[in-house]
Amino acid sequence: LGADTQTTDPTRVLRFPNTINQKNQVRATVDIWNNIEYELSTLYSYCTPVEKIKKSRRKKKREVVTLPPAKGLVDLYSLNTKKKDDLELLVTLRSGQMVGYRNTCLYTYCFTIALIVKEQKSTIVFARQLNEKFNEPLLIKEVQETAKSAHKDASTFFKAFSDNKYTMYGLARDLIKPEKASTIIRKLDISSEERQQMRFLIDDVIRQNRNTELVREKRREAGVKSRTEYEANERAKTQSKVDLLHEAIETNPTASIRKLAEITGFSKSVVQRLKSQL
DNA sequence: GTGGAACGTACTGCACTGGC
DNA sequence: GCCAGTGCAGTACGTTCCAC
Repeated sequence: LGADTQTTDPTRVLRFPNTINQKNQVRATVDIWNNIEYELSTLYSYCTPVEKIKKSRRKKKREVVTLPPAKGLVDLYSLNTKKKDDLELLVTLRSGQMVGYRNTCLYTYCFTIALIVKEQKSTIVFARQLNEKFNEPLLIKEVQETAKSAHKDASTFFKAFSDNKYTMYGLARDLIKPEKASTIIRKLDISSEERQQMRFLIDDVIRQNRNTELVREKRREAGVKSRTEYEANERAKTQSKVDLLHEAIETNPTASIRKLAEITGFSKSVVQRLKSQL
């Protein structure tokens, strides 16, 4: 956003929009904006990792110790952010034509949002924003009720999740949990073309293909040659042996395979095979 | 002794799977 | 998402056996 990327002091990370960074003359811009207002305490509750200021005996130096957040919590935030983006993308891809899926979509969206922003008020704001993207929006009252219900369910889940040390194992069966990608795909009839553009709402085949592509990229980065290149190299090696054998035969036209093996230094079986390629 | 075929093995890249 | 394990396919090689 135009802020100084070298800044590591937490109190100087934020740069206000439209202000100019005197260091590099870059104007701070805004990529995302909404009208939600947050309490400082609320913002602090979103922050992960949690920071704890360690007081030093010396007045001037105060050390900031960063405590790593629970992995389960990080995963939850990460997955919910992707899920939220995918649901918004779905509405965009369908040009707002969500009749028949509006309530399901809105509830899932609100449940997801509630796990990110925590506050009921903010959840309702997000819900209304999504609803406005529908070609045939639901009534405001209906949106508010759905958002409140989803927020309540999400809060109950988060409390249990938190008490369970941020793991899903061992949670009560009747507890309403975040829906799996496959469930949302089924409920909202998300097509394979739509899934191709998603990050979270994807099926096993897409996940597998993306993983395969990722692993392949890593192999290339590690300097591993592609199968085609590898095989071409092997064939080139063989061809040079064939050439060597060809020369040996021209010099010794009557030599047997065993004799040619002695001359070239190849084994008998290698000469045998190379000869068939001449 | 010779040429050739069959078999097992090694190496490599790759795709896929399951556990964490 | 990461990683280890597994199996497959392509290529090459060595050993063994057999017919001539």
